[in-house]
Amino acid sequence: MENCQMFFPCSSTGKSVYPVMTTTDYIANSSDHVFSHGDQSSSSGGFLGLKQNSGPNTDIVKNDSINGAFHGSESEEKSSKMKGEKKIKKPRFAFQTRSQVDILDDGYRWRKYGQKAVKDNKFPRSYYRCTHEGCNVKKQVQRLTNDEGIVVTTYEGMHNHRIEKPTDNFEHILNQLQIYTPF
DNA sequence: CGACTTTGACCCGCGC
DNA sequence: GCGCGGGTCAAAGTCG
Repeated sequence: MENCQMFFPCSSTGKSVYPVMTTTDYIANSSDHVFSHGDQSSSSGGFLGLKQNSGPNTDIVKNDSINGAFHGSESEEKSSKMKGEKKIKKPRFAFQTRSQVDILDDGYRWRKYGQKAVKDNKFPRSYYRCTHEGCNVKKQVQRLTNDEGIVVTTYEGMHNHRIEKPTDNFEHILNQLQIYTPF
């Protein structure tokens, strides 16, 4: 796979990359925050619908599962060698995009470190880690079975560095994401 | 040659 | 305890 670098902003390539809201519950089961968009407004540029003045269709869903209500597969610092240490749970943020490609170029550099088949999903889930030194951010990318046009991206952790390859509006989006994080 | 992907193995938590 | 599923590791392969 090449370094596809054109998915953001949405309009440049004719690919429809914009958020949709479909199976929010699906995400809610596995993540803490869900960012999605209420409607497929055909316009471009508003990636998650996270425009500054969020209109009525702009839903930034913030799950209440934060702070202790993590279920099942919540993220934890299980660096496999931290025996006695406390598990640190990082908040995760999931959002859906309608895209023909799986890898959204958000401006950071990611290294794929795993791929797993997921139960009840014909598409595999891919695991990526930020390659920036000292940055532990991970993300998972998965395509929905019932709508293969939708890619669910789950971010885990926050970057401790600047975006490396700024795209038009993703940095702004990230800034907004930080607003909704507890730290 | 460095950066990255692929992929099977391994580990761990959870439900039964 | 066992099996399953999710997440990670790491060696090998690929690519520019």
